[in-house]
Amino acid sequence: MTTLDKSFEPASCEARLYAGWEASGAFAAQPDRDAEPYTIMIPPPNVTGSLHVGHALTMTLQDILVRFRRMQGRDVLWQPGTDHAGIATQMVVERLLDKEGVSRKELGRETFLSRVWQWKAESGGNITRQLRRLGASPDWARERFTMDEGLSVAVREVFVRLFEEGLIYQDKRLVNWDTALQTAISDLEVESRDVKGHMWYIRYPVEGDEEIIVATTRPETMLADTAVAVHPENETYKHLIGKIVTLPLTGRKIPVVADEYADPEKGTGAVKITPAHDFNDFEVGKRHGLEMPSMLDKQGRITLAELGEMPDFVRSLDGLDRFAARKLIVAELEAQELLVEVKPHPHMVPYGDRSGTVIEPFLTTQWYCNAHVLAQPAIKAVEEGRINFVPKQWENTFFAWMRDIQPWCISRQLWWGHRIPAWYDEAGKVYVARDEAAAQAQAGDGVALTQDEDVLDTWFSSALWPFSTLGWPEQTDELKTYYPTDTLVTGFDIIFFWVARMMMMGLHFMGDVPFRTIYIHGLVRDEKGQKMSKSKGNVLDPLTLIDEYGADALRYSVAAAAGQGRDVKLGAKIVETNRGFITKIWNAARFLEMNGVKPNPDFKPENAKLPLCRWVLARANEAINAATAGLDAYRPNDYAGACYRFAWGDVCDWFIELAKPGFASEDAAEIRDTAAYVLGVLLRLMHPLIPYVTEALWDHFGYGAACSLISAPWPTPVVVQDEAQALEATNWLIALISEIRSIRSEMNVPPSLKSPVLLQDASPQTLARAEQNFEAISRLARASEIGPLDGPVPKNAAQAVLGEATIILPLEGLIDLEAEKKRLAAALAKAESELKKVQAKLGNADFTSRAPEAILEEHREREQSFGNEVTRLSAALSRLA
RNA sequence: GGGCACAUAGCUCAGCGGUAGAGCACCACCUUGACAUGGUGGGGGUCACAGGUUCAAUCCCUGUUGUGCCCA
Repeated sequence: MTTLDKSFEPASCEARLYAGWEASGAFAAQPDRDAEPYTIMIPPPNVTGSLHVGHALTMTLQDILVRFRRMQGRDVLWQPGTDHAGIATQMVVERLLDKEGVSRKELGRETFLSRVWQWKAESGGNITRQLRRLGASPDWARERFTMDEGLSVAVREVFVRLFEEGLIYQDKRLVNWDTALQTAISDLEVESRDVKGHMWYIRYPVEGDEEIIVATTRPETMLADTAVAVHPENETYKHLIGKIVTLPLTGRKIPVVADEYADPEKGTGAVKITPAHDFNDFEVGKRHGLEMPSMLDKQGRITLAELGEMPDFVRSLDGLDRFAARKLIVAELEAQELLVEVKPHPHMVPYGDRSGTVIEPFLTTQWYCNAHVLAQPAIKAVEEGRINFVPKQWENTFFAWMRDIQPWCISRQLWWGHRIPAWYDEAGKVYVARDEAAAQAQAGDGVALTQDEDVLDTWFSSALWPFSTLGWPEQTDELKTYYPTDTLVTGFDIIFFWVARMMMMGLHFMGDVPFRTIYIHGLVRDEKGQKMSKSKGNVLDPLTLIDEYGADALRYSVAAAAGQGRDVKLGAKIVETNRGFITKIWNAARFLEMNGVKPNPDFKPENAKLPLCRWVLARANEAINAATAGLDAYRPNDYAGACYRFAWGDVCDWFIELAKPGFASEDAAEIRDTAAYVLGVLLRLMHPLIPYVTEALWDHFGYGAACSLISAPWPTPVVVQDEAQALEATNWLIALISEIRSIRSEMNVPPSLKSPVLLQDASPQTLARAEQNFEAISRLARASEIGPLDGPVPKNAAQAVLGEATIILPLEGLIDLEAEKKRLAAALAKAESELKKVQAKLGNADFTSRAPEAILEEHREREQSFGNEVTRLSAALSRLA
């Protein structure tokens, strides 16, 4: 065994260890093995994406879970893959084409798609390559892409079946139309932004020489107004209901209708109705049987096609952009003295989350999925606890959305994606089938068919991910073994986009939930808690952090900060600090190695005799329990904390320090064996969290074959002889050393000066412990000797109380008498105040009669121990007077 | 406007009926045989505010204020 380097160099070993794990087959699921499966489906990242800190968080948490379960002996499938991101990918490739000076349309559909596949082959693997840098351990051999042939079969199968069941249908209604991308998008892809807009008040003349003033934020849509609505109870306008308005600019005759949608409190209480350009107006239009002409085309330009005969002014607007048209229309209204006033009016305007342009409500025929029907079993599954959200409060968000779910518009006017398996004959009749031949069979020989031009929403295929990746609609062994999956790990931002839809599709087609637990984690923010964004310039690149500090430091940082329901604040400083922990472990191992520690397969922890060894084994038991409980409860911060406290607090600060003299004593063998055993526990315990450094040390010490820690068994608590007594003995020793250090530090006694430690009124057991541990006490508490106080208390000694005994440090001449008096007085005051509090409670009859016996007992003990402390501190203080 | 979180040491957070904690930062001391990427010690909190329940409230309940997120 070569000695360990002075420090851990992540860059020099991460790639090697990762390759070793992969080559060992540790990542691979083994459906043939007779082991309980544990499955996580990776939320497929966007194929155009590159690894950002959000991925680093979610993938680290998933990797921790799968490595943990793998070590517990489960047959782990962590299913990797990417989704085809219809809009995003098409945009990326179109931008490339732009540079070549060709457009998608010039290229044609087939050629364009081949260019997308070419792009995917060259650049689509970015994010999965980057995931490896993080140490993620999915089953790469099973990697899937939502546009793979198998997954595409699943998409067509689902579409056809839902169509046959009437759960997919075509409908003409308003959609959110992106005029830049020229496609429909779903409600979820629209973000409302606060905009400082205006409210225009426009005079509409009513028959009989009256007028009605309407208020609108979108004056240009008046070209397609087909009514004016007022509230039926609105006294101001009641008499106008049923009268005819001459719509300005167009001359169209439109009715005044009574509808409760017209809020008397808003604007003037009269509202223009444009059914083809507003979701609320559309409903009003349906209620009153109004015509629904459009006045905008797919690009958001004025079109006269559906408006009929129009005067010259309106004709002059043909083809003009909607915002330019607005200006001209307002100017014209003003010129005609029809504009009453303009008021600033902050309101919400819908924007496309991909294109960033204003979304138009647009009347078109699209394919819809009846989400309402599919949602019911999903709601029930959560209500009945067959699916659990962690943290639980996300259920509320889920229920609120699911109970009011709208029809899901699933068609997109794009080329990149799953083309809708629907064909039309010349009369426009639709045939939905698994392939063209089947459609032809339905239509009959010789009927000319053309396939629907549109593709499906990317989330439609993502919704099938938990079973399409396992081979569905084939009834594969994988499907039987791994469905339902165990845990879904994701951020709350895609509960509706993806999580809910997987539940709907999984329950409908598999008859069972797609996963049992949904672990929702927070968002990664910068050190100040600000959302990361390119415009703010506060984006952290996880790959840079890995290069600089190592993957382990990054993983530890995000996991330790991932409290339940909490956002993760991350900065380079934090990762740098946490790298110190990785280094600490490395150095502790290095020290043990220098002292001849190596794994001894014959060592039986239950035979350990030394109190220190039994103590550290007992602490290891506690750490194992705490770490395992943290992981079981999806509390990565608790898990990381348990590892940190055990590694740094117990092993480094105390076990190694107290063991130092032992390496040269007759107890050396047991100490070395215990140290090796405990290091082995520590490495296994921390492996899911910080896989690289632990594997490097595991291999170096020879706990197993190279790259075998990933497959090593998860540690379990061991039997420790007389565990309680072992804990007590070493805890006393630690307390003694801490007390002495505290006195010396506060009295400014230089460490170079050793002092005797005298114990007044110490029990024989205490004295024995003190003598047995003299070397350690000498090293750690700078004691020149330790023993019972023999004779009177030396003058002007420093003193402290520990249990039944008083610790006396004869430091005459070295201590500042006043400072020591002050210190003792403070300690006494503290003890007295605690004693008073306890006594007050015990003196309260209500307390003693109602509090449980265990609490009473605890209080009595505290009364005694504080009482003892008060007595001893008073005595100590009086000796200084 | 509706809903959900959150408010504990300078900062980040844990605790959640019975003795208020950690890490970082800060101050002081220490190059003691792995680690200065270190060690030791220390200061620092009426647990947002006001009521209520209870023998007992940071913890449970109600309200107020402030912050964040989601939906309209």
